[in-house]
Amino acid sequence: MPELPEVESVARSIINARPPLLGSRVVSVDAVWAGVVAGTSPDIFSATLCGRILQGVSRHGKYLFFELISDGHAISVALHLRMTGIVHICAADTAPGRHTRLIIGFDNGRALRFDDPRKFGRVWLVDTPADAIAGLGPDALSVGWEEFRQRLRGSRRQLKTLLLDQSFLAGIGNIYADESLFLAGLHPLRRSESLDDNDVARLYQAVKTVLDEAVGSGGANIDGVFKAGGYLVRVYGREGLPCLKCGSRIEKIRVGQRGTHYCPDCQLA
DNA sequence: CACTCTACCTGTGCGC
DNA sequence: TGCGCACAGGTAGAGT
Repeated sequence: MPELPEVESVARSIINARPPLLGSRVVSVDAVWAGVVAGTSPDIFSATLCGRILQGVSRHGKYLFFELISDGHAISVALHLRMTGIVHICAADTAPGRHTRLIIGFDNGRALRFDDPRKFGRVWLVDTPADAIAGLGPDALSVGWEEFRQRLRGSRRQLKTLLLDQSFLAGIGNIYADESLFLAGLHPLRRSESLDDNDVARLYQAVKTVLDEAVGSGGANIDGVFKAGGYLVRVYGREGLPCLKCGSRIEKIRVGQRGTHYCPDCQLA
Protein backbone atom coordinates (compact mmCIF):
# COMPACT_ATOMS: atom_id res chain seq x y z
CA MET A 1 0.00 0.00 0.00
CA PRO A 2 2.62 2.52 0.79
CA GLU A 3 2.72 5.40 -1.59
CA LEU A 4 2.38 9.03 -0.65
CA PRO A 5 -1.33 8.94 0.33
CA GLU A 6 -0.82 5.95 2.60
CA VAL A 7 2.17 7.55 4.29
CA GLU A 8 0.23 10.79 4.69
CA SER A 9 -2.61 8.95 6.36
CA VAL A 10 -0.15 7.31 8.77
CA ALA A 11 1.27 10.74 9.63
CA ARG A 12 -2.19 12.11 10.27
CA SER A 13 -3.22 9.18 12.41
CA ILE A 14 -0.18 9.71 14.61
CA ILE A 15 -0.76 13.44 14.86
CA ASN A 16 -4.42 12.89 15.79
CA ALA A 17 -3.88 9.89 18.06
CA ARG A 18 -5.87 9.78 21.31
CA PRO A 19 -4.43 9.62 23.85
CA PRO A 20 -1.89 11.86 22.12
CA LEU A 21 1.47 10.53 21.03
CA LEU A 22 2.79 14.01 20.38
CA GLY A 23 4.30 15.20 23.64
CA SER A 24 4.74 11.66 24.93
CA ARG A 25 8.09 10.26 26.01
CA VAL A 26 9.78 7.22 24.48
CA VAL A 27 10.26 4.61 27.17
CA SER A 28 11.23 1.54 25.14
CA VAL A 29 12.51 0.62 21.70
CA ASP A 30 12.44 -2.97 20.53
CA ALA A 31 13.90 -3.81 17.13
CA VAL A 32 12.15 -7.16 16.99
CA TRP A 33 14.02 -7.76 13.74
CA ALA A 34 17.43 -6.10 14.09
CA GLY A 35 17.75 -5.52 10.34
CA VAL A 36 15.01 -2.91 10.40
CA VAL A 37 17.48 -0.38 11.79
CA ALA A 38 19.79 1.00 9.11
CA GLY A 39 22.93 3.06 9.53
CA THR A 40 23.58 2.16 13.14
CA SER A 41 23.11 -0.66 15.59
CA PRO A 42 19.74 -1.37 17.22
CA ASP A 43 21.39 -0.70 20.59
CA ILE A 44 22.53 2.78 19.65
CA PHE A 45 19.21 3.45 17.92
CA SER A 46 17.35 2.48 21.08
CA ALA A 47 19.65 4.36 23.44
CA THR A 48 19.37 7.47 21.31
CA LEU A 49 15.57 7.46 21.36
CA CYS A 50 14.78 6.46 24.91
CA GLY A 51 13.83 9.39 27.09
CA ARG A 52 13.08 11.71 24.19
CA ILE A 53 9.75 13.45 23.62
CA LEU A 54 7.93 13.00 20.32
CA GLN A 55 7.65 16.56 19.15
CA GLY A 56 6.37 16.31 15.60
CA VAL A 57 5.61 14.07 12.61
CA SER A 58 6.13 15.04 9.00
CA ARG A 59 6.27 13.50 5.56
CA HIS A 60 8.10 14.09 2.31
CA GLY A 61 7.20 11.79 -0.55
CA LYS A 62 7.07 8.32 0.94
CA TYR A 63 9.38 9.17 3.84
CA LEU A 64 7.98 9.64 7.31
CA PHE A 65 9.84 11.63 9.97
CA PHE A 66 9.51 11.63 13.73
CA GLU A 67 11.08 14.59 15.44
CA LEU A 68 12.25 13.82 18.96
CA ILE A 69 13.69 16.26 21.45
CA SER A 70 15.75 16.00 24.58
CA ASP A 71 17.09 19.00 26.47
CA GLY A 72 16.08 21.24 23.63
CA HIS A 73 18.11 19.21 21.13
CA ALA A 74 16.17 17.63 18.25
CA ILE A 75 16.94 14.60 16.17
CA SER A 76 14.70 12.75 13.75
CA VAL A 77 13.87 9.18 12.92
CA ALA A 78 13.23 8.56 9.25
CA LEU A 79 10.97 5.66 8.25
CA HIS A 80 10.37 4.23 4.80
CA LEU A 81 7.64 1.60 4.44
CA ARG A 82 8.81 0.34 1.06
CA MET A 83 6.50 -2.31 -0.41
CA THR A 84 4.66 -3.84 2.50
CA GLY A 85 5.32 -1.80 5.63
CA ILE A 86 2.44 -0.83 7.90
CA VAL A 87 2.43 1.41 10.97
CA HIS A 88 0.02 0.74 13.83
CA ILE A 89 -0.71 2.56 17.02
CA CYS A 90 -1.58 0.09 19.74
CA ALA A 91 -1.48 -0.53 23.46
CA ALA A 92 2.11 -0.79 24.69
CA ASP A 93 1.56 -4.35 25.91
CA THR A 94 0.16 -5.67 22.62
CA ALA A 95 2.01 -8.82 21.64
CA PRO A 96 4.16 -8.53 18.49
CA GLY A 97 2.65 -10.05 15.38
CA ARG A 98 4.39 -12.42 13.03
CA HIS A 99 5.70 -9.53 10.92
CA THR A 100 6.36 -6.97 13.62
CA ARG A 101 9.82 -5.47 13.08
CA LEU A 102 9.95 -2.51 15.46
CA ILE A 103 8.05 -1.35 18.54
CA ILE A 104 8.50 2.08 20.11
CA GLY A 105 6.78 2.34 23.48
CA PHE A 106 5.61 5.63 24.99
CA ASP A 107 4.89 6.76 28.54
CA ASN A 108 1.19 7.19 27.77
CA GLY A 109 0.75 3.44 27.52
CA ARG A 110 0.69 3.38 23.74
CA ALA A 111 3.18 2.11 21.19
CA LEU A 112 4.07 2.72 17.59
CA ARG A 113 4.49 -0.60 15.84
CA PHE A 114 6.04 -1.21 12.45
CA ASP A 115 5.01 -4.41 10.67
CA ASP A 116 6.54 -5.46 7.37
CA PRO A 117 6.24 -8.98 5.91
CA ARG A 118 8.94 -8.50 3.28
CA LYS A 119 11.50 -6.79 5.52
CA PHE A 120 12.17 -4.06 2.95
CA GLY A 121 11.20 -1.15 5.19
CA ARG A 122 13.86 0.64 7.25
CA VAL A 123 14.27 3.21 10.00
CA TRP A 124 17.32 5.32 10.60
CA LEU A 125 18.51 8.34 12.54
CA VAL A 126 19.03 11.71 10.90
CA ASP A 127 19.91 15.12 12.29
CA THR A 128 17.09 16.72 10.33
CA PRO A 129 14.57 15.52 7.70
CA ALA A 130 16.39 17.71 5.19
CA ASP A 131 19.35 15.33 5.38
CA ALA A 132 17.23 12.38 4.30
CA ILE A 133 15.41 14.08 1.45
CA ALA A 134 18.39 15.81 -0.11
CA GLY A 135 18.25 13.66 -3.22
CA LEU A 136 14.49 13.76 -3.64
CA GLY A 137 12.37 15.96 -5.83
CA PRO A 138 9.60 18.16 -4.44
CA ASP A 139 6.73 16.46 -2.68
CA ALA A 140 4.11 15.43 -5.22
CA LEU A 141 1.23 16.70 -3.11
CA SER A 142 2.56 20.21 -2.64
CA VAL A 143 4.64 20.87 -5.76
CA GLY A 144 3.60 24.04 -7.56
CA TRP A 145 2.69 24.26 -11.22
CA GLU A 146 5.71 26.27 -12.25
CA GLU A 147 8.20 23.96 -10.62
CA PHE A 148 6.44 20.90 -12.01
CA ARG A 149 6.51 22.35 -15.51
CA GLN A 150 10.16 23.31 -15.33
CA ARG A 151 11.29 19.97 -13.95
CA LEU A 152 9.37 18.07 -16.61
CA ARG A 153 10.82 20.31 -19.29
CA GLY A 154 14.27 19.40 -18.05
CA SER A 155 13.73 15.74 -18.86
CA ARG A 156 13.49 13.58 -21.96
CA ARG A 157 12.17 10.33 -20.56
CA GLN A 158 9.20 8.01 -20.75
CA LEU A 159 6.39 9.46 -18.63
CA LYS A 160 5.82 6.33 -16.56
CA THR A 161 9.50 6.09 -15.64
CA LEU A 162 9.67 9.78 -14.94
CA LEU A 163 6.70 9.75 -12.56
CA LEU A 164 8.22 6.86 -10.64
CA ASP A 165 11.56 8.65 -10.28
CA GLN A 166 11.61 10.02 -6.74
CA SER A 167 14.30 12.53 -7.64
CA PHE A 168 11.88 14.04 -10.15
CA LEU A 169 8.84 14.08 -7.87
CA ALA A 170 8.67 12.42 -4.48
CA GLY A 171 5.74 10.25 -3.53
CA ILE A 172 4.27 8.71 -6.67
CA GLY A 173 4.41 4.93 -6.88
CA ASN A 174 3.25 2.39 -9.41
CA ILE A 175 -0.48 2.67 -8.74
CA TYR A 176 -0.74 6.44 -8.81
CA ALA A 177 1.61 6.74 -11.78
CA ASP A 178 -0.80 4.62 -13.84
CA GLU A 179 -3.82 6.44 -12.43
CA SER A 180 -2.35 9.87 -13.19
CA LEU A 181 -1.44 9.01 -16.77
CA PHE A 182 -4.89 7.56 -17.38
CA LEU A 183 -6.61 10.65 -16.03
CA ALA A 184 -4.37 12.90 -18.12
CA GLY A 185 -4.96 10.82 -21.25
CA LEU A 186 -1.23 10.33 -21.77
CA HIS A 187 0.45 7.10 -22.85
CA PRO A 188 2.95 5.72 -20.32
CA LEU A 189 5.67 5.40 -22.97
CA ARG A 190 5.18 8.95 -24.24
CA ARG A 191 8.36 11.02 -24.02
CA SER A 192 8.25 13.98 -21.71
CA GLU A 193 9.78 16.30 -24.30
CA SER A 194 6.90 15.60 -26.68
CA LEU A 195 4.30 17.18 -24.38
CA ASP A 196 2.95 20.62 -25.11
CA ASP A 197 1.97 22.95 -22.28
CA ASN A 198 -1.60 21.66 -22.37
CA ASP A 199 -0.39 18.10 -21.91
CA VAL A 200 1.86 19.11 -19.03
CA ALA A 201 -1.00 20.98 -17.38
CA ARG A 202 -3.28 17.99 -17.71
CA LEU A 203 -0.65 15.75 -16.18
CA TYR A 204 -0.07 18.17 -13.31
CA GLN A 205 -3.81 18.36 -12.66
CA ALA A 206 -4.15 14.59 -12.89
CA VAL A 207 -1.39 13.99 -10.34
CA LYS A 208 -3.02 16.47 -7.98
CA THR A 209 -6.48 15.02 -8.44
CA VAL A 210 -5.42 11.43 -7.96
CA LEU A 211 -3.34 12.18 -4.88
CA ASP A 212 -5.98 14.44 -3.34
CA GLU A 213 -8.63 11.78 -3.83
CA ALA A 214 -6.38 9.11 -2.39
CA VAL A 215 -5.33 11.17 0.62
CA GLY A 216 -8.96 11.97 1.28
CA SER A 217 -9.79 8.29 1.40
CA GLY A 218 -6.74 7.08 3.28
CA GLY A 219 -5.14 5.48 0.26
CA ALA A 220 -5.78 2.94 -2.44
CA ASN A 221 -7.13 -0.49 -1.85
CA ILE A 222 -5.71 -3.91 -2.26
CA ASP A 223 -7.97 -5.72 -4.63
CA GLY A 224 -8.69 -3.05 -7.15
CA VAL A 225 -12.30 -2.16 -6.51
CA PHE A 226 -13.38 0.01 -3.60
CA LYS A 227 -12.43 0.75 -0.09
CA ALA A 228 -15.27 2.10 2.05
CA GLY A 229 -15.61 5.73 1.05
CA GLY A 230 -12.30 5.26 -0.67
CA TYR A 231 -10.25 5.78 -3.72
CA LEU A 232 -11.56 4.21 -6.90
CA VAL A 233 -8.85 2.65 -9.01
CA ARG A 234 -9.45 3.66 -12.62
CA VAL A 235 -6.90 1.52 -14.50
CA TYR A 236 -4.44 -0.06 -12.10
CA GLY A 237 -4.94 -3.81 -11.96
CA ARG A 238 -7.80 -3.65 -14.48
CA GLU A 239 -6.01 -5.51 -17.27
CA GLY A 240 -8.53 -7.00 -19.69
CA LEU A 241 -11.47 -5.07 -18.22
CA PRO A 242 -13.31 -2.30 -20.08
CA CYS A 243 -11.95 1.24 -19.85
CA LEU A 244 -14.18 3.37 -17.62
CA LYS A 245 -14.15 6.18 -20.20
CA CYS A 246 -14.47 4.42 -23.56
CA GLY A 247 -15.01 0.72 -22.92
CA SER A 248 -11.86 -0.43 -24.72
CA ARG A 249 -9.86 -3.26 -23.21
CA ILE A 250 -7.29 -2.11 -20.64
CA GLU A 251 -3.80 -3.28 -21.59
CA LYS A 252 -0.92 -4.27 -19.37
CA ILE A 253 2.71 -3.86 -20.41
CA ARG A 254 6.08 -3.71 -18.67
CA VAL A 255 7.84 -0.40 -18.33
CA GLY A 256 11.13 -0.46 -16.49
CA GLN A 257 10.25 -3.80 -14.90
CA ARG A 258 6.98 -2.44 -13.52
CA GLY A 259 3.52 -3.61 -14.46
CA THR A 260 1.86 -0.74 -16.34
CA HIS A 261 -1.85 -0.46 -17.10
CA TYR A 262 -3.37 1.87 -19.66
CA CYS A 263 -6.17 2.34 -22.14
CA PRO A 264 -4.87 2.07 -25.72
CA ASP A 265 -7.63 4.38 -27.00
CA CYS A 266 -7.75 7.09 -24.33
CA GLN A 267 -4.00 7.32 -23.80
CA LEU A 268 -2.46 8.08 -27.17
CA ALA A 269 1.22 7.50 -27.75
C1' DC B 1 22.20 10.82 -18.65
C1' DA B 2 18.85 7.00 -19.76
C1' DC B 3 18.02 2.55 -19.27
C1' DT B 4 18.37 -2.47 -17.63
C1' DC B 5 19.30 -5.93 -14.46
C1' DT B 6 19.94 -7.68 -9.86
C1' DA B 7 19.31 -7.86 -5.14
C1' DC B 8 16.72 -7.36 -0.98
C1' DC B 9 12.45 -10.67 1.34
C1' DT B 10 7.98 -13.07 2.04
C1' DG B 11 3.27 -14.04 0.78
C1' DT B 12 -0.26 -15.03 -2.52
C1' DG B 13 -2.45 -16.95 -6.25
C1' DC B 14 -2.30 -19.61 -10.24
C1' DG B 15 -1.61 -23.83 -13.24
C1' DC B 16 -0.91 -28.52 -13.00
C1' DT C 1 -4.01 -31.22 -1.43
C1' DG C 2 0.51 -30.07 -2.69
C1' DC C 3 4.28 -28.27 -5.65
C1' DG C 4 6.61 -24.98 -8.39
C1' DC C 5 6.47 -20.75 -10.36
C1' DA C 6 5.44 -15.91 -11.51
C1' DC C 7 4.38 -11.90 -9.48
C1' DA C 8 3.74 -7.95 -6.04
C1' DG C 9 2.53 -1.39 -4.06
C1' DG C 10 9.94 0.34 -3.68
C1' DT C 11 14.63 1.50 -4.05
C1' DA C 12 19.78 1.14 -4.30
C1' DG C 13 23.63 -0.06 -6.82
C1' DA C 14 26.15 -1.92 -10.66
C1' DG C 15 26.62 -2.31 -15.40
C1' DT C 16 25.58 -1.14 -20.56
